[in-house]
Amino acid sequence: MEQNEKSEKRPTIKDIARESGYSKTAVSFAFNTPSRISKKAAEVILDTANRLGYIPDPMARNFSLRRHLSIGFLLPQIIHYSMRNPYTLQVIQGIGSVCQKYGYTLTLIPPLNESITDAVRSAAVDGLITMGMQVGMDIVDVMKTRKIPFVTIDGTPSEGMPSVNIQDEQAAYRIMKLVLEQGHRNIAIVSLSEDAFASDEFEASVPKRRKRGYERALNEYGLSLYGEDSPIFQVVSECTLEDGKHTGHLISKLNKQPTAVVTMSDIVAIGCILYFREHGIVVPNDVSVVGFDNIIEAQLISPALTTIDQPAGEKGYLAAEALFCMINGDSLGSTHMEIPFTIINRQSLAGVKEEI
Amino acid sequence: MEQNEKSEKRPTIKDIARESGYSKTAVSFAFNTPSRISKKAAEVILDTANRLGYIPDPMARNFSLRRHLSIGFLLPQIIHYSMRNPYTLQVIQGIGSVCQKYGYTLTLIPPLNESITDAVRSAAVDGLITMGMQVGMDIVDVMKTRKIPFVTIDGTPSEGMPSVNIQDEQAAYRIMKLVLEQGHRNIAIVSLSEDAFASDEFEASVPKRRKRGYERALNEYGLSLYGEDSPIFQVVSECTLEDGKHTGHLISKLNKQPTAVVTMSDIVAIGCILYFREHGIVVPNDVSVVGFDNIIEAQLISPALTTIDQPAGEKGYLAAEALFCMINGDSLGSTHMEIPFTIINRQSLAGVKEEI
DNA sequence: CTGAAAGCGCTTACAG
DNA sequence: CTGAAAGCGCTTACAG
Repeated sequence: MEQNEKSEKRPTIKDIARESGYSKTAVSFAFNTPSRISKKAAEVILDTANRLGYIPDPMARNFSLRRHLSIGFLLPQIIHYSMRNPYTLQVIQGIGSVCQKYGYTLTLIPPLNESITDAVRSAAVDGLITMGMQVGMDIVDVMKTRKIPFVTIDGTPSEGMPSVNIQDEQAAYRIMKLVLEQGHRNIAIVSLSEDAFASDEFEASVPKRRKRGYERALNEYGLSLYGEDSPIFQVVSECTLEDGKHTGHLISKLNKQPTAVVTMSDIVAIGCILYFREHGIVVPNDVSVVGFDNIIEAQLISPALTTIDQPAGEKGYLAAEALFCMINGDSLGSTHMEIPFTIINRQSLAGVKEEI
Repeated sequence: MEQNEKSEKRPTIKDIARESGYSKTAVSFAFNTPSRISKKAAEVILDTANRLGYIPDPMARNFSLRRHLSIGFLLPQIIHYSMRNPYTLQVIQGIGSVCQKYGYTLTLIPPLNESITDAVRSAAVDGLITMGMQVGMDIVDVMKTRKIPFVTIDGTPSEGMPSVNIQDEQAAYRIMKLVLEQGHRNIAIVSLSEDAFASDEFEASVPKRRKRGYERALNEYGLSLYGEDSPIFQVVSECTLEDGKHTGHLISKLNKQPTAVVTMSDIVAIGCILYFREHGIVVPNDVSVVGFDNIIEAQLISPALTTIDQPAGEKGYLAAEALFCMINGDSLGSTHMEIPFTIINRQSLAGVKEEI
């Protein structure tokens, strides 16, 4: 691999053709379908290619072949947070295994580099996996007019938008019911903030579906989510450990202390627990805390977290498999996939203590 | 955005030109440098584009512009492991912040889809960040003949290969010395396995540099790494929690129990500690354990881990900044960056007990 | 088995 | 301000 001749520029297929005495067609065949040329031709061509340090330009190749061998994952948070969010990380693991299986790379598309819509417009990928999408969002429009295959995780199932979900409403209902059964009536609900690209006009986001589940359970116990006299305190937290701690702080300063904190995310729940621990508030004796997701850390923290197990890795896996089906033109078995969740009963939730 | 006409195929610049009555040049300008055409032209063109659902093809654009707006990160382990490796994750965080700053995406390139060399050959990125590279590896050759900018983290600094490192030999020396000062003489050294693309012929890999540091400290105490009578037990572990546990198991079965376990990775050290804890072996009373990296978990586990702090996020950050310099044709300040490390003294290392 | 030529969908000097 | 045309580096019917 001598760097003779034009040492600055990469040699092209044309150079190899000239140098080897064969045509560009032959050179291309040598690299892609050697069976279509003579053994000798292939040998000579590969040899000169080697000698001149020729490697087919991936960009030109992709352009000509109309594919990238990469799928994109639209991060729900900036990279820094995403890489610290065990749930997201698990989703990526699932997606990643499928990518490896198909020999694809995984392009991480961070939100908020200028406009996330622009990023989606110009993403050089064969398909996209997104989180929390809903029909009507700008991004969804862009993906549709680009005619690029995509599937969304934790989005709102709708026509023409394959999705992977658990039954969020039902899961939230079940865990709130569990809390109520333990006698809790003063409850703090910690919602998740909407994704970067969502907005309030979207009625069926995951946080909203979960809140509806909470509400249904509360109503069964004659409690209301809203109103002056509601014993339910509501607050929103970013999905980070830091904001979870901050939320713990906030709750601890409440006039009327809740006996249970119901969160939409383990990472936030753990943040609360850490704050409480640092300030002498004992979980679950002083206050119960429940989470959502069942990340690995949920069983490591003490007290171990009562939570909803949702198989994040499997979500990623299923979404990616579906995406590859679409990319390869195969028909999907089902476009709206639903994975079962499980309630995980551990130690962070206890019965409320009798007053007096 | 009616989907009239050829509803199957995406419209191209040609369609918009025809439909709007302007030239392809004008259409291109409308999207890229609207200042070069009249206001009216821009308006009409953008309008028709919108009406026909036209979005410039990113692939064609990239090909024409000769850039991707994405940099690649060659994962040192398969995605599944990488997403569970706090050190790698921190490196990605650092890289990611820089990507966002420049409006680039981050392409994760997993090893072992067929051949990793092929992946590097065909990666559609503007630059690459790699880990553990050494001159002489196939991958390095490929990157060089592709003339694609790259920088390597934890590799072997050499001419023409920008790198980011800590002083691994010195760090290993220091922590081993600390162990020896505590009176330990029966020591188990847990090395890291070489990266997927490395091989034994490479003499200056990170594991080897660290081992040399250990050796230097041991020699000062009259101990030898090798030989029948050496009190030093050596074993290799994958950089995963599971294999760390397995290594703990292995060590616990040793004929002559070491009083200290010196590992090259916190994740492995923590694996050992977890195994020991589950089997009634008390750290550091029964055996001391030290790590390397100072991942966040190192301070959460009990006993907290004595380890080497190396700023992984900063490694990623510096590597990415250097890469963007190269991509933009700016000259690098220095090609071999070295970041300081720190010894973190916590509770997992204690003095050896007198054996009477 | 081999090669001339069209095509992939953009960008951008260049001339008007 | 506008457009015809060349070019980016490949792939692939198609004809021989």
